[in-house]
Amino acid sequence: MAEILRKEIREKIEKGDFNCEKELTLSVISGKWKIVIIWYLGQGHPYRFNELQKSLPKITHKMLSNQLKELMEDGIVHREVFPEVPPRVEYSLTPVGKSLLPIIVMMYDWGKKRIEDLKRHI
Amino acid sequence: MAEILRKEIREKIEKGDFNCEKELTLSVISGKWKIVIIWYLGQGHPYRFNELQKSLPKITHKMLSNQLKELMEDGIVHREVFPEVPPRVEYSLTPVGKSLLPIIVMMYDWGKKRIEDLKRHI
DNA sequence: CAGTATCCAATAAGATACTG
DNA sequence: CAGTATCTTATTGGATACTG
Repeated sequence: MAEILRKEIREKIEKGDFNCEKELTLSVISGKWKIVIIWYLGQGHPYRFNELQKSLPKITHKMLSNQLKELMEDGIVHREVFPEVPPRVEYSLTPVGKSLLPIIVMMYDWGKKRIEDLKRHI
Repeated sequence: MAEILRKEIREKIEKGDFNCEKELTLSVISGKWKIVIIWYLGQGHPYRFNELQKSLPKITHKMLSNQLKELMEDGIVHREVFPEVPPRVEYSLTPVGKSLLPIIVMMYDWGKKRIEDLKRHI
């Protein structure tokens, strides 16, 4: 679903047909791995590609690549290449990406409370 | 993606394997229409099925049905049937659903600012 | 009115192999 | 190391018809 949403929202915005504020936000963070990636990158230090993949044991190479690409397109993630051998590439949050962190923190808190509630009622 | 996420998270929680707080939240609100549905239901009065469908002109019958069902399974939406003819069914937010509203408001605000930024840079 | 069921097209995700 | 490309399967979404 994530990709479709992103396309639709982009088209709406390009057409000047707004009225999709929350959907824009959702389209940016939705995608199985994006909030986790943003969460990691929000820890304060940049990550390399392989480092991220180790942190997300179940993500495939391709998915990590795709999700990062989309996050870059959406202005959330910054990619910096260092001219070394072997090549070093570091990912970090842009200021726009950082401005998403409060929302993710709220999502974390809500989820935590919800899990506690669910445990209590089992 | 939405459905897969929901399944995975449910399994994790059932297994006692948490560590997916934000993903739980995402799994609940993700889905092309869910935040919009929650937004409408958060306006203060309940909605009937057809009323909702009119408010969401592009949603199909089936999708509205599915999304509402999932939201009920996740404890977000309450469904009340009135024994009348023709049948009347009203949807509203549960307290858990209402507790999501601040997150959606933040998403709205973030999206609004982001759209303004994008317009400025075109 | 308020849905469900079915069938089909579009998308997304995984595995694997390949490149600068 | 840091990716992209391709091929295949699984999942989703839309159209349409049907039910209590």
